[in-house]
Amino acid sequence: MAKPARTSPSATFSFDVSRCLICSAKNLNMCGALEQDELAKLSGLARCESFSSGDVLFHEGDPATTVYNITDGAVRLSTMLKNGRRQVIGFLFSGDFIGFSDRDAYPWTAEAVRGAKVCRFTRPDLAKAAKELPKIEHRLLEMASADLSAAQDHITMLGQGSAAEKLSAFLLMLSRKAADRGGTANPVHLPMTREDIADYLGLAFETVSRCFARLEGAGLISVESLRIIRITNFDALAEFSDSE
Amino acid sequence: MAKPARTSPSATFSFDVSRCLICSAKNLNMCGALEQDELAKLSGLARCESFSSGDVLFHEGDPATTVYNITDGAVRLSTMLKNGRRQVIGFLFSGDFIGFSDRDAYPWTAEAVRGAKVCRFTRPDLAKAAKELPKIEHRLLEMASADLSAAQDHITMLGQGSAAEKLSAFLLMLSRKAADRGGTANPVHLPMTREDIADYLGLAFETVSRCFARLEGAGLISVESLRIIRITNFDALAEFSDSE
DNA sequence: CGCAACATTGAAGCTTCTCAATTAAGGTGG
DNA sequence: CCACCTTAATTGAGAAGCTTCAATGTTGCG
Repeated sequence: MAKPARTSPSATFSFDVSRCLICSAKNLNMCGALEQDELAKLSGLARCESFSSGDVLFHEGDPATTVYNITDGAVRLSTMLKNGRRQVIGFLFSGDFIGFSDRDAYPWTAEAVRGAKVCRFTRPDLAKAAKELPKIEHRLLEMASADLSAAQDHITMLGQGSAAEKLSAFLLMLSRKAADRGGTANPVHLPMTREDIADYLGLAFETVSRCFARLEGAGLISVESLRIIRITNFDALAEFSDSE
Repeated sequence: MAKPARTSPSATFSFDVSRCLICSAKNLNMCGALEQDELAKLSGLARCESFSSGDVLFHEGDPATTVYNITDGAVRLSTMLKNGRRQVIGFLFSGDFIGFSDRDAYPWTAEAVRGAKVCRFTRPDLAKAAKELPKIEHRLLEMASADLSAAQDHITMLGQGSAAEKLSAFLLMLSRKAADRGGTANPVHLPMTREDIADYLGLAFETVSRCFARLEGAGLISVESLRIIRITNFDALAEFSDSE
């Protein structure tokens, strides 16, 4: 119990929540969506923490001892490849959950994008809470399921279409995610850099920049500032992105 | 209980296995990896079925009533996009599990690649079995976790490197998966067409063809027949694929 | 044996990447 | 508060790689 749980099948709980998955699910804020009494129990276990731009929550390969729930800001998950290139696996926002796969080490690096606040739980604490509150494990499973859907959407975004189509799909996704967590859907806020977007979409950052210009020229978006994009023609943008 | 379970939180089980995820996990064959007594209970629920090349197990959007475990052959998961292009999400092999996300409809189409045998369960049957056998839900969660890892590997494969690097990574993945399920790692068997591979890697099928030729010319592989590729220099191929 | 689907190969064109220079934004210290 | 410096973003030109279109070759099945 004191020792970090291993992946052996002799775990004491039928479902060890500490083995939860990376979660970027919408509307599943552990600190927000649970009932009052559940929230009370959880908040006793959580420790809040702030990160500023570029700060590392954990590195790829670090022992996966902690589970994070983002309460403000954005976090970038990425892996570095031997050839020096970087693949951004996802962007997580307020309400999203960062856990880990069934491995003992984090499979990617998590860094704050322009500042982030999180509340963190230790694996044993969360496992104990889940034992008392079955709803938690249920929610974690829902999140895992949502993550898988998100990953498959990402695959489709990467595999299909031109650079501009990928970027369109990306903007629409950010817009939808912002709306899902109660924010505003239309002027899309981009906390990440062009290079972050490029590494997410498998493009060069110059290409991302050029595509913003082209989409603006086509009257689909308006680049109001570096980090604020207004979608001026939602339907046309969706039609253009054309994926799914 | 007779009605198909919905995604409401008022489910009768703390964890409804019928809401399991698409599973391409290795070494987690439900019909093979469980204990004898568990296997006995499960086999009573399973109904075996054979599909021949190109047969559709289910279509994208069909109600997700059935869960499949592949016992022989290979299955291709894919989605069609509005622009007519196709994204192959994954290839599943003997021992792999095809379920569904927490949606009521399958999010992709599953088709047999050159023949496949499966054993199928209904969602209610599987939920009932899981109630009696907690190990099953545990295994399903492991599979979901493995699926997420696989999806993230796919993302990296799609986002990074040249066409030849992607193809190298793909060959190494097939080799590893074959070894994982007890097969032979080196002459890699490709049940799928060049076009299937292309749609998996986000390339044109002509590019796949050309890359096979180039990898062969570079002495990394030997194309022994259309569907049998011998890796002649494992280390060099791994070094070249360079991902992760 | 012959047809149909699959695969290879070639050439042209286009998108994206790379390299490079310039401009804009953000943060720090005077 | 402004000047400066650093980082981020834009834009241009050339090169590389991939895709498309087209023709040919191969495999496998009825």
